[in-house]
Amino acid sequence: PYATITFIDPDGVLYFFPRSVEKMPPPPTEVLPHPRGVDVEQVRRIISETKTRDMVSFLRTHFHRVGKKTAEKFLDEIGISRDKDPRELKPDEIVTLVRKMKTYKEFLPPDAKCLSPLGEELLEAGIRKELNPDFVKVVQRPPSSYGGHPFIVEVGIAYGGGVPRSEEIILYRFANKIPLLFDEYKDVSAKVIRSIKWSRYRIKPGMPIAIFVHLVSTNIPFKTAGKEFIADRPELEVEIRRGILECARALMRYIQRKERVAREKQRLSIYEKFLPLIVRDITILAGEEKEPDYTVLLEKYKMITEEEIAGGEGAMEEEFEEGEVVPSLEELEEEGVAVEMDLTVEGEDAAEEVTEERFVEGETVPELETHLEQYGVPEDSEIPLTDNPGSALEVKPAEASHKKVVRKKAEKEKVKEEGSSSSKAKRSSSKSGGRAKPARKSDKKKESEAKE
DNA sequence: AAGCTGACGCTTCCTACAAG
DNA sequence: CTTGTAGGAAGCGTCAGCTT
Repeated sequence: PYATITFIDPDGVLYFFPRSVEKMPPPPTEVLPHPRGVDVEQVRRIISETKTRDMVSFLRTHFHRVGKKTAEKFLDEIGISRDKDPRELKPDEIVTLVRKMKTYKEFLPPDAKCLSPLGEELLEAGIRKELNPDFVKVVQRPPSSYGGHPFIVEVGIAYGGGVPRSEEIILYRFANKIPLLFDEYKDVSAKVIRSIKWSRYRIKPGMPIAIFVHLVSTNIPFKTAGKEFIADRPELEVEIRRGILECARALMRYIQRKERVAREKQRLSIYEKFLPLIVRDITILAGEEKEPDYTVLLEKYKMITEEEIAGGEGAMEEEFEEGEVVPSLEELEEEGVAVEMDLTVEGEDAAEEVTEERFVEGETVPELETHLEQYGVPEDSEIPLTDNPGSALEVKPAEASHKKVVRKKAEKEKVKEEGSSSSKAKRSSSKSGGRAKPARKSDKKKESEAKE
């Protein structure tokens, strides 16, 4: 996004990509090599050039994140004298030194300031410019490292708008700001995406979703000389996974909000249709002569709904919470009109409760239908009566409660599966057999140990 | 003159804890 | 079970002054 690119192809067609931001990503700074990331040849070269005369200062001055303490500890462990002149190391000693450097656990991880990530702002600008989606969430993971090479993973997710629809989630990969074009399905990112249980994030196949994965590192572990796909190093995999899941959580909130807005709209149209009729009936039943003025209420509700819609389309970050939206209904109830109207049911659980009750009594449904007929609504009309028409009207009375139980069970199992699969991913080689039980046991063990 | 040492500031790690 | 956060501790990087 920070570069202007002009390109004329062999047919003379001009491609012009103007820059969309003025801010440049921070330039990388030069750093020493990390002890875990050097090879024998490199160490030999450093020794030939070094001016240090003992091993401790040799390690300190030529390697990244090695200080006095670490150097001394390391030398003691591998059995090389602290005072040894590095120039006197024999070839086989250099080889063992390098080997131990790679395996020694207590080197601090490399600093990531030598990397130049795009940054969340620029990545988002780039995505918006190219796809113009409805929703973008960008995450920059904190720096991490593998084998002495620092890396930063940046992930973006785009939804709707100009994102093309496809059965598969569209994946864009970048390595040190260079797009990778081929062998997409062999890449770690593709592997991670396949392993994620998207249904848990309310994402179904066919939704217009694009995922951007940008890996920034001093050494990108390409699997082949073609430099087209990134090898699945576990450290990378974990970071990419976390990034994508973080984006997915944000996208889920966005989708939930959109669904809720749609529900509110639908609900409003129902109010507009039936409120006058209900008020008329209630007036007659109460023996009053004058109908109360319900238009004020309706306007109020309309306003709240519109606010909701505006908020949903515009700046929709995580600044909204469950329940924040619904007080409108409580207000309605307080004013004594909306009370006990089935249409005011909130959320899925509540919808089920009410539905169940209704069916237990066994009479409400036909009654409702006669009501509709009375007001000139045909029996097979498609007007949805609750925000969840499937569960409310199509379920037969006898099955209503049963269905509820089944659903909850299914949900539980979903959660279980998700949990076990993620732990599998982390340990990579755990048994698939024993599920929650062993874990619980060890918890209890821990508890008892703590008590002791 | 070159390399070593020590002080200070800053970053990172570790641990406990809370929330989802 | 995972992730994020806060507070304290440890260790690195840098620079100036000292030693060989």
